[in-house]
Amino acid sequence: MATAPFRRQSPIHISRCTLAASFDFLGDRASLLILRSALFGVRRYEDFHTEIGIPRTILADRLKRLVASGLMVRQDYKSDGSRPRKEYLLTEMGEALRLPFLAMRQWSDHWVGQGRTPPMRLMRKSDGSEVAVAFVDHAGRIVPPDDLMAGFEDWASIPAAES
Amino acid sequence: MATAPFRRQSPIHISRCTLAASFDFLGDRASLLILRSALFGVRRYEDFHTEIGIPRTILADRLKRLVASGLMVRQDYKSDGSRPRKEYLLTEMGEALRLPFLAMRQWSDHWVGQGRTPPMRLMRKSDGSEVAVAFVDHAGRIVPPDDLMAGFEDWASIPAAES
DNA sequence: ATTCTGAGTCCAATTTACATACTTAGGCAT
DNA sequence: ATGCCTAAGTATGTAAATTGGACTCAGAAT
Repeated sequence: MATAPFRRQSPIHISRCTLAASFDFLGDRASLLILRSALFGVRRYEDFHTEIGIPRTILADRLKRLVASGLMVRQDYKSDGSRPRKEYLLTEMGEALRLPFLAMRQWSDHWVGQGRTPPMRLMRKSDGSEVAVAFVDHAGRIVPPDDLMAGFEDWASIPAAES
Repeated sequence: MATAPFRRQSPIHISRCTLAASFDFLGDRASLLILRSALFGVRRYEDFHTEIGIPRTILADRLKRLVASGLMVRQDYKSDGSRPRKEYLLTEMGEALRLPFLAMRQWSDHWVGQGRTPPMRLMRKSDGSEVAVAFVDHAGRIVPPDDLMAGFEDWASIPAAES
C-alpha cells in the first residue's frame, strides 16, 4: 500500500465515505484554523479573531457551523469585573481531532517546514521521550507503510484496475 | 494534554506554523477530495471529475495548484488505441499524506459514521492483523493521549493562561 | 474526411468572502 | 442613574470565487 494501484474509481463511493462527508464541515481554511487554535486552548471569539485574522462574519458563521456539527459547544464564562460572555470549547468529538491534526502537523513540519527545526515537539509526560504519530498493529507494534493493506466491505464491487 | 489549558493565543504564531501554512493549499473541499481519490489510486482528470462531481473549472484549477505545491505531478500516459493524455500522480510528498488522511478517516469513521461498520479496514499485509493510527514513543510503544505533552522551542514567549 | 473521446477552457449567473462600520449587553466609575 | 468600556456579535456594499453548461482542441480510429 505504499502506492495505490491505478483505479478508475475509489473503492468507497463518495456518497458513503465518512471522510468525504467530514470535509463538508471542516474542509475550509477558516474552520481548520479555528480548530487548530482551539486544540491549543484558545476559546474566545475575540482571541480567535485576533489570532487567525479572518473576517468577523466568517468567524461567526464558522463557529456556528462547528457547534452545529458537534465539534464545539458554546457556553458562558465569567471573568471577574465583567459581564458573562460566551466561549467555545471542543467537545469530545472535537478533541478527538487532536490525533489527525498532529498527524497533519508531523507531515507539514516535514514537508512544508523543510530544513527548519519544528517549533513543537510531542513528548511523553512520564519520561519526556519523543512521540510520533504512526501506524500500529493490534499488538501495539509499529507497522511500516509498505506492510499496509486495505480491505473493503464490498470489494467485489470494486472495478478492476486497468492501464 | 488530553485537553489543552485555556490560552489567549496559540503557542505557535500562525505566521510561523507549517500546519496553518499547509491549509493554504489543502484547506478546501475540492483539494481534499482530489487527494482522497488520488490516495485510492485515481489518476485521470475525467475520473476525478466523474467521481467527485465538482465543476471542471475548479478541478482544473485545483490540479494545477496541487502540482504547483509539489503534491502531484502531471505526466503523459498512453492507453492503446488512443492518443497520449495526461494523468496526475502523487509525489512522495503527496503520498506521505496517507498517514494524516488515514488518521482523519479513523476519526470520521468513528464520529461521523457513528454505529455503521467502517467500509474500509487497515491491515498488515504479513499477518492480516488490524492496523490503526496512534501515538507511539521512540521505543515503539503506544502512548495514551493523556500521557502526551507538547514542548515548544520558545516556550518563554507563550503568554500564561488566565481565566 | 469525419467521428469520437479525454482533457481541458470560456462565460454569465449566483454564491461566498471580505473590510469596515455599527449594535448590543452588562459591569463599573463618576 | 448616566455614561463609558469591552467582548461578541450583526449589517452592508464591494470584490472574488464557484457553478453548470457550452464550447474547444488534439489525435487515433473508422
